[in-house]
Amino acid sequence: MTNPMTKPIQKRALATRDKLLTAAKYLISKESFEALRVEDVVRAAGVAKGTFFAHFKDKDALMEQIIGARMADLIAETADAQTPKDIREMVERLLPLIHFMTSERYVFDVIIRHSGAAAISDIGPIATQFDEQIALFARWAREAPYRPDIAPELVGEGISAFFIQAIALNFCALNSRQALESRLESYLDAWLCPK
Amino acid sequence: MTNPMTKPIQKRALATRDKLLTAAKYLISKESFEALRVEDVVRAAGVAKGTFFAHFKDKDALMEQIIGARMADLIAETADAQTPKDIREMVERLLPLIHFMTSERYVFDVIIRHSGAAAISDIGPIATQFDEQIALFARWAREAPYRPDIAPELVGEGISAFFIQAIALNFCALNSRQALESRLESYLDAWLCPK
DNA sequence: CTATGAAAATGACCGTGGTCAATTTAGTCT
DNA sequence: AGACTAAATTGACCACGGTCATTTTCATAG
Repeated sequence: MTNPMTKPIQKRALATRDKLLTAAKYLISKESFEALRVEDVVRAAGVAKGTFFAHFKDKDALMEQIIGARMADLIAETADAQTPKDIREMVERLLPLIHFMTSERYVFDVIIRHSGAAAISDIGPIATQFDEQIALFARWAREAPYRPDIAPELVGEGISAFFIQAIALNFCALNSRQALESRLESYLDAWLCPK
Repeated sequence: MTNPMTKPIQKRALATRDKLLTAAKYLISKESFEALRVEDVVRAAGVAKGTFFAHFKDKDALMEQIIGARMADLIAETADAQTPKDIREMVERLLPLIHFMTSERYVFDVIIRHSGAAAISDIGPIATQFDEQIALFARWAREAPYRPDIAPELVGEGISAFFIQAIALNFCALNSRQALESRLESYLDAWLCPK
């Protein structure tokens, strides 16, 4: 063995895991997150059902990987863009992320369920992305600067809280996308620019 | 028929519904919300499985009724008490509600999932309780008064958002109850008393 | 009282997530 | 190469939420 400290994982296993992820992503793109069935995934991947659960604790864990990865992309893009110069622009920056998080009720539920890490030893990709998100918001707050009276980290947590709240209320049928944006804008205005 | 506008619901049906609710509450008190099984409920209630689903759209709908009712009690108690005179006292008032909402991960998930009404025509008990909660917070804000620069309703929505955020982060293993309270306190301080 | 139609209740059945003892395969030692 | 061990895979099986055609019960009319 080249490295005695490495726990032995055969490349066959990595390939299988990859087949499962690829099959799942394909099926999701064809249908939706909500409609994904484990049996369909294993059939498309050409493996037995038990194999799925040898690679993912449960269906939710697969979802967390895929949704977390997509959030990571969106947040990275958002972070690459210039720091928003006002609140309207800040909301604009968040639109891609909002679009994904509201694309399906199911997606939002999975995200919320994993937003607080389940256990310290087991911080999943979605919880990680929330940390990233808060850090990004904190950076925005530091550069503007909004709310110099409190720590940028705290400002970031507040933005995150209002971000979630705005999206959650959006799933009420009478609230449209437009309502979401303007609501988020007034939340952030009240949070970031108290008179 | 005494009242031609009343859709006929036999009292037998109301009794059955009551048996189901009573059985469910009993089983929950013996075990937990998470451990509740529909089959156990119908066995305890002495009815067939199909009957359950004639009375509740799905298991979630039953949970919403029971959890919503308990929230209503807690919020009513909270509303009866005097308006908190500072933020520390405000957090103190919220402790019973926090205690229930953090009693089980499953309970919090159900609450979040129903906090934004699913459809305007179908506002469930939990969504109703959130409205009540926000209205109560708005009353507190109006009486103090906190944040005279913005509408009390908006202040209430903010308190609600931070309330949720504090609880969600609490499910991270390294954050204890004490951490929850002090975190909520600093959130509310930053929200209600900007310098 | 009996007939009738609608409300309520029934339970066999199904879909889907998840388990696990048994089997196959990959890497290693002699 | 053959033997040996542990990782990886398999698929029959189970648990549990949810469905629906059929049956039972109730209320009312004649």
